[in-house]
Parts: sequence; structure tokens; C-alpha cells
Amino acid sequence: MSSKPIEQPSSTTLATISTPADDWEITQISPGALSLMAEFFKVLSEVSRLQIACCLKSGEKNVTEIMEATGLGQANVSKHMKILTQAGIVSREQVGVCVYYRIDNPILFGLCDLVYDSLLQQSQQQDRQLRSLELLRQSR
Amino acid sequence: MSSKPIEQPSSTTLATISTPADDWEITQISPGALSLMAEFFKVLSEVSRLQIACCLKSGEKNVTEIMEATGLGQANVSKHMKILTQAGIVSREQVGVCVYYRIDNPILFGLCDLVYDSLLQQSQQQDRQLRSLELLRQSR
DNA sequence: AAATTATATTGCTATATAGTGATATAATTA
DNA sequence: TAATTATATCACTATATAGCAATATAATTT
Repeated sequence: MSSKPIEQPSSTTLATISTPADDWEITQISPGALSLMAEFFKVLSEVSRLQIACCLKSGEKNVTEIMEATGLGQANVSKHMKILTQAGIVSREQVGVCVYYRIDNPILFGLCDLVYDSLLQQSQQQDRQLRSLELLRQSR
Repeated sequence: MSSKPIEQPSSTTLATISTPADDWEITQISPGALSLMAEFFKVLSEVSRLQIACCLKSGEKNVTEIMEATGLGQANVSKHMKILTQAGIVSREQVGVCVYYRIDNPILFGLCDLVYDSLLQQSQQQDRQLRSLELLRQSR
């Protein structure tokens, strides 16, 4: 993603150049480390993959079962499973002709819980703000 | 992202069609809800935005300061701030000509902690696996 | 008001990838 | 071996978006 041609002459160089040691912060994190994190989040940023993860929460499934549970196409599921596997979120086990996948990283659901709480909180806040507009209504 | 033309005739319909009420699972989640979650993860799936979030961890900054801290271009930072703000991760406050942004959703760092632990764990596992190859070495 | 500074927006290009159909590969059975 | 089934891979299209340059907008100062 992106195309950053010239930008980012290696963040260390950058920090050295742009911040002359004054407001240097220990919080500076290497872009490489952040890339790993961004990459992980990207895996979870597709509805299809979240669907797949959800349908695996109740137990392992093979590709065909995942297709049925999610309505996704075969090639598509296969590609997603590769991505999920490489991210360490799911593990693969071949049994005869079938390949069974299962959740291998329970942290996934911890993440979803956090995001869920966050979304819920935002939604409730928006709701309160909207309700305050009630005062503008004409009738009764 | 994506182009799903015909696939996904609304997951409710889908569930009704593909799973004849037998293996129906309560875990079935509406794609709409999953979209919200995916959207949130997508915001965090860009290195530049993670950089921005990190550099705001120590306190609020205006756009220019963010540019200096991250090395990103002005238009680019501005666009990212809009995305982060809309996601409720960051809040905006204008002071004179400057616009100051600050972390508005501390959950962000909780997420990063979880992912960090997960990545660390994977890395250590890979390390152990690699070390087991030591046995294949010739010398000694 | 004109000039200056800080931020936002617009139009653009390049790139990444979700989904698809066709085909390849692999395991199982006849 | 041939046929069948399950999964993976390939080639392709369509779409989304990161980053950039140029421009617009808004607040401040002269």
C-alpha cells in the first residue's frame, strides 16, 4: 500500500535531521516495527476475513464449510486462508483431501472485544449528542 | 476495497439459503457490524497513521509538529488526521491558526499492546523452530 | 486591505488487493 | 489408470487509497 517515493529517508536519519536532539522522544519507534503492527491490523481490516474468523470461533472448519458459512467463493476463501495463516491467526491441518482451519491466535477476539467496546462507546456518545437536539423540536 | 458484484446477497438471506437451519450458529454476525470493525482496523493498518498516533502519545501536537515528527508531507498528514478524527481515535482543537490533535481513544494503545504481545510470541516461536535446525549443522 | 502562516482540499498517479473464472495440484475412490 | 473431490494457484479486472503538487481556505499580523 502507498508509494512513498522520496519521503521517509529512514526515520532515524529523519529524526536526526528534523529534531535537533531537543524534543527527541524515546517514544520514537522504528517504521519497521510499526510495519509489522500495521500488517497485522491490515489482515483484520477486511470484512471477509473477519467473517471467516467468526465462523471459526465455534470450532475448526474445512474450506468448503467456510465457503458455506460465509458465502464466499472458493478461490477467494483459499486466498484469505493463506493470509490468515501467514499472519498466525489461523492454523492449517490437512486430513485426507480436506484442509481444516482453526483459530490459532485467541488474541484476535481480545482485539475484537476492545474495538467493540470502543465502537459502542462512540455510538452511545453520538446518540446522546443527537438526543440533545430534541430541544430543537417544535411539537410538545 | 474489493468489488464483490454478486456475492453476498445479504448474509441473512445467505444464511437462510446455504444453511437450512441445521447448523445455524448464534455466532452469525451481520456483515454490517463486521464492516464497522473492519473499518476501524483499516484505520490502524497504515504505518503512517500508526506513526502519527505514536508521536501523539506524549501529548497533543499541531499539524506542523506532526509533519516534523513523522516526516510526512502536509497534505498527507492532513488527510490522515481527517481519517483518524473520523474514526474517533484523535480529537481536533483549533487554536488560532494552528490545529492541535490529541489522542482521544486510549483503547488504541491497548490494541497495540495486544498485537505487540502476539507478534512477540510468534517471533519467539519462529526463533525456537529455527534453533532446532541447529542439529543439521556440520561443524563440531 | 495585503501579506503571511497554517491547514484543508482537489486532481492526479502509482500501487495494492478483493473477487472471479480457469486451471493446476493432490488425495481418494472406482 | 481414470474419475472424482477438495484445495491452491494464476491471470485478470475493478476499486480503493497513499502520497504528491497545486490550490483553496482561514486566522493572524503588518
